[in-house]
Amino acid sequence: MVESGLLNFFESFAKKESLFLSKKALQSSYIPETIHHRDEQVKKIANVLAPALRHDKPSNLFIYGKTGTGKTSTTKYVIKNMQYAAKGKNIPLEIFYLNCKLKRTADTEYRLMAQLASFFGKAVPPTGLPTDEVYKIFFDVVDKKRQTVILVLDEIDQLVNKAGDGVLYNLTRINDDLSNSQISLIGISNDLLFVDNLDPRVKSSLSEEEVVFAPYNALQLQSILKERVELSFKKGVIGEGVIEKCAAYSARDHGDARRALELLRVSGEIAERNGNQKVKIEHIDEAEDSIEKDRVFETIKTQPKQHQAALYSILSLQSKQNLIFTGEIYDFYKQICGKINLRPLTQRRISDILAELDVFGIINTKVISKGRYGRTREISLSINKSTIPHIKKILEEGLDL
DNA sequence: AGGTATTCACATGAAACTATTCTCTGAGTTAGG
DNA sequence: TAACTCAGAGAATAGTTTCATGTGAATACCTGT
Repeated sequence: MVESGLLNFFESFAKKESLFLSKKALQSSYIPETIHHRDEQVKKIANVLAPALRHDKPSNLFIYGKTGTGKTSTTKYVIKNMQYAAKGKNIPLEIFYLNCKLKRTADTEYRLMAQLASFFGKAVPPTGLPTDEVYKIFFDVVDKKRQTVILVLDEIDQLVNKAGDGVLYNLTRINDDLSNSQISLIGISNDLLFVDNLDPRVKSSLSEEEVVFAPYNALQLQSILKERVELSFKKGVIGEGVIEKCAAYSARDHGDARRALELLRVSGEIAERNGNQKVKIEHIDEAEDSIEKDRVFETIKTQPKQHQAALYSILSLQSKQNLIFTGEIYDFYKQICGKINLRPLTQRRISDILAELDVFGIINTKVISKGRYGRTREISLSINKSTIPHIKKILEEGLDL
């Protein structure tokens, strides 16, 4: 017995023409053939790194700029070309790109060194060894032959604020001990103030050279979008003013190209799902809404139970009063824990959890003083009111309330 | 009235602890010669 | 005697707890007018 409604759906779905050619060029990992509006930066990075092709040590380089300004793409682009050039001339050059933010990859000193060692073919167990042992393994394998190594550490601020700047200090000094090889560092960060909190020695050696990526303006975003549209959408699918609006949206908050592309992709998907032949401006609004919602639902779903319980407390209290304080949440939270048989954490910890939820953009917290009545966090929800029931349901499922 | 001191209810920091996952080492055991 | 097994020591890490210290302004308390 086949459900005819569903069958119809699948049939018409298959018949429906896709608006996309390929979504590859809309993904943030895509590296275009030519990088637009970043000539200056490309030139500068290339200039700094070029000595490697003559077996001289390139200066360390520090790159910063907000998210979605093309730091990573541009860097990868230069690297790719360099590797190609080096290969052609048989120059011993190794370039590694590492994203320090990826959990369980390179976010601690141990894991960073382990990753590096494994790049050189020495697998290191994920735990169990002393850190200096791993360091030594890396050192030995690098120094085995004469070569220039360039290390690109993306989101280097994440590494430092988890593991401290000792790692960088060691890495910048490693050249003194290496006899055959030489290592240069490229640090990429989207936190402009990040270098200021660094050990001065690390700071000066890491930022021998600097490159800054300014946000794209609306016009630049438009031209980037146009190029990607050619590659990813079928001809004539994009309606009047769509690109302009996407660009304007993203230029408004710090010129984030990644967001602009995502917006465009989701708009396309929505149009396609609705059976439209063209992507229209209305779809963009819908897309923005849906991206935001998905983000929130996703983060909430993946939170640990304790966080969910805390958030549930906030939602419950929020229906009664607009502003909530830490103490109230903690009391409510303890009740919930009793109900669902969860070991309650200390208030100290809940305080941190609230701060974390704030960072996720699920709640807004502000530390205020109520004078005689103490100091506390003033908490309000930063999510759309209409989604609250849905979120509550998600939480109730997660906590089996 | 104006100025100072208190006080509250947490925030914020640092260190220590716990549980888990994993390696390495060396003692004890087993099996084959 | 070589190979194997297995428990125990030692690491890294995430998530907490414990302990200690910090803090901003509404109130309480003075003080001199």
